[in-house]
Amino acid sequence: MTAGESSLTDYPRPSVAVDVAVLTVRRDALCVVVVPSPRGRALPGAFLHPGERLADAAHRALTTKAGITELEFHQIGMFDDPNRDERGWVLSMAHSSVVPLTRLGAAVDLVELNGTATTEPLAFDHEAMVTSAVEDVRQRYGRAVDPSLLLGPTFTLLELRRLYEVLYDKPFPKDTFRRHVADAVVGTGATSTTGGGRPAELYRRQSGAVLPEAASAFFRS
Amino acid sequence: MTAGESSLTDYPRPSVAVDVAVLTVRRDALCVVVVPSPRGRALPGAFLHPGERLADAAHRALTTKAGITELEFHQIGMFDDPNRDERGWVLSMAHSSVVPLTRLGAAVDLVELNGTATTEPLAFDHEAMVTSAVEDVRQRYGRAVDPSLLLGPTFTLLELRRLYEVLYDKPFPKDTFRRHVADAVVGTGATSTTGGGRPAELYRRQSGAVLPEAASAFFRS
DNA sequence: CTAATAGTGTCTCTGAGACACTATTTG
DNA sequence: CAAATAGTGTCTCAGAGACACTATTAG
Repeated sequence: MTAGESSLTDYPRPSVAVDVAVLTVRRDALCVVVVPSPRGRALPGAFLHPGERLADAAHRALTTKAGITELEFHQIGMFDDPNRDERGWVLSMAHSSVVPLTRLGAAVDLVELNGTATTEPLAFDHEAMVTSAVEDVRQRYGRAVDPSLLLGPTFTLLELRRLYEVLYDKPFPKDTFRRHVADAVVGTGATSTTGGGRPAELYRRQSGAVLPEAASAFFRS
Repeated sequence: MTAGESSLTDYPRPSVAVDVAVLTVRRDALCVVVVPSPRGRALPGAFLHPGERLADAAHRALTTKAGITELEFHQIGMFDDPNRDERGWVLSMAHSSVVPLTRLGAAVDLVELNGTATTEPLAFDHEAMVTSAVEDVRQRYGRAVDPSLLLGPTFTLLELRRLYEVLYDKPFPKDTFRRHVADAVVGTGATSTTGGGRPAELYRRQSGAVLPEAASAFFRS
């Protein structure tokens, strides 16, 4: 870029940070991980270190701030309002991540969501980041069956449907839901013992399976 | 973010740049605007100035490098390989934009695309940016009828279909195409004089119209 | 008239969505 | 047995896609 422009040292440079909206499901409610900050609860974040990639900084933020390791995230967008941080000029790349509750330490603090919004204010522009993160997760879950492994390696279709109902904040009829995801999962012979009623078969994700376009439209109805 | 971490001045900061893939259509071929650079042809770009927003820097890059004004762009993603620019540590936010050929000065240099790839190499990681830009444009054109106004305020359905065939790099049957976009355009009474055959009616975009999910799937077939 | 292009009636087939039925467990 | 949940046969209706027909111009 910028061929022939001023050299790299001519201008003050911004600090570049990463923030990660880690989403999870607790008691049938979508939640986001928050950490304490001087300005109130905030998403875990970190400044980009020299030579570091954004993904590595995001990883570092999660490890040091929330004790979360080995998880995937996606770029949501750069938040670049020059006044978004009173401490100075700080750009922040927002990331989204999804992780099962069991992978989070018991000490992690969660804020519940209502649809795509948080139920309480967050610091900086982090509420907007969370909203974008939920949209991103919905898109990803519309293309594949639970790609972030919120459920374990195997699951019943009821568990899968309940998960999608939480993520999309709306109910789905069981038979239509089943037929939309049927080609992207494969039944193990095993069954789940739920207690009441006929045991449900356990399914696993079909590797490489992509949900049809219609499934994504169905989830959004 | 980053509450309680080191202060803002502890670390060296990266330079932050913007690059813009300006797409247009010339003689039924999708093209991207390039400018000369020491490393070969590159996308127009600029370094982010203090207090500036990324969108403003992108705007400035287009004005000063390519003489293009008043156009919209979208964030594609941050390219953050520490070694992507030999001059130093430079992050770049890639943007996509679409503009009719008539809005570009005659002096602007274009490189044709073949599908989502350039037909010749570009500097830095700009080829990847172009590919992402085309994907982004396809998504946006799948949600609305020519939202970037590549065609004028009115157009025939043949012109519209030809445009979509260029963008998606595939032919569309005329009747099915028509029915997919029919609810998102509205006929003016006027007709276009093409020369041969029955004159085609001129349509305009229906304000606020959104293409159905099925249309997007159809374009991708 | 023919040639050329625009636009549409209509058929078929797929598949989404809904209803209700069957299947398999516990108590 | 009844109750509860899992899974499916099947009907209906909407609509995508294709074919062919009609419509409107030029020459």
